[in-house]
Amino acid sequence: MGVVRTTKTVRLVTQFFDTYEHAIGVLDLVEKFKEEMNRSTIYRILDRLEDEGKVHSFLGANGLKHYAKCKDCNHKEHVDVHPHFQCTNCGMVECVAYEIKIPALPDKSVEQAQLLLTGICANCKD
Amino acid sequence: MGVVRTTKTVRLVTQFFDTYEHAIGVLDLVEKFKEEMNRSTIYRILDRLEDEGKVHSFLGANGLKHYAKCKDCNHKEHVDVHPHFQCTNCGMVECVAYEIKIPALPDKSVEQAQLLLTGICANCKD
DNA sequence: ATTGTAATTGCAACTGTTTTGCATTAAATT
DNA sequence: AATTTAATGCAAAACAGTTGCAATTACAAT
Repeated sequence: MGVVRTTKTVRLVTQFFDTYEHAIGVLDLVEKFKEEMNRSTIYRILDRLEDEGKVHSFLGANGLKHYAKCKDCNHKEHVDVHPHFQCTNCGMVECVAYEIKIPALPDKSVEQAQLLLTGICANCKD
Repeated sequence: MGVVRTTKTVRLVTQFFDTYEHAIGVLDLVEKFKEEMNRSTIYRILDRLEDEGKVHSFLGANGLKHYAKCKDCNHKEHVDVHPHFQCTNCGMVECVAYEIKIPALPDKSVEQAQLLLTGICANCKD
């Protein structure tokens, strides 16, 4: 598995993230690409893109994995240090440009942090 | 469904939380009470206790629901405004006594926040 | 261009988690 | 003790994600 191949399906998913500004849940991706590729292919491609640091993932309010393209993430720590926002009305999910400072906890070493904010988005407020 | 009944099973779960200081995942609860009650009963009781504001829930690192008794939560906002910590080594999960300040987001109204910290706990560090 | 190879995919079956419908049981009220 | 209906147990279904394997296909070598 040394070489990595740029298949039609990988290209499709990559192109999607290139032009998609929000985050998207796995199931929505499965639905979106159901004509073009198999469920398991989606899951495998997302795993790969995340490994390669092209996208990052986090859990939405329902516990489902969501993906968004990485802007400033590097390979080493493809950790989410920024919060994500999910609209409880329309379901829209997006990355929030805001760095959280992780509280230092006595006797523990904190390595990651996930901050999920939920509420009503700009669109749904009006 | 106006009346609420204090059944044997509800009592068992309630008593458990009364003396349990950490948070616990649903599956561990199912396992723990598998002799005393059915899977679905656990799920239903947890839902109820959460509705009643006796416990609060949040998602662990694996996306599984975790429960802990509420100390300062009131019914109205049984919202997790405090972070949770999960040890990636032993799996232990606990509430962190630390209030996070939710960043104000332009054009959005943030109603809830879930902050999950992961790392190594005191026990596993030594 | 053709061929060889192994990475990638599709499929179907399976695992694990949560929910649901319904008959039965058992709290609480009379 | 009888009545009412909330709560439970059970088995089946729903749902999300994974896996083994045969078929396909990208890509390097010829």
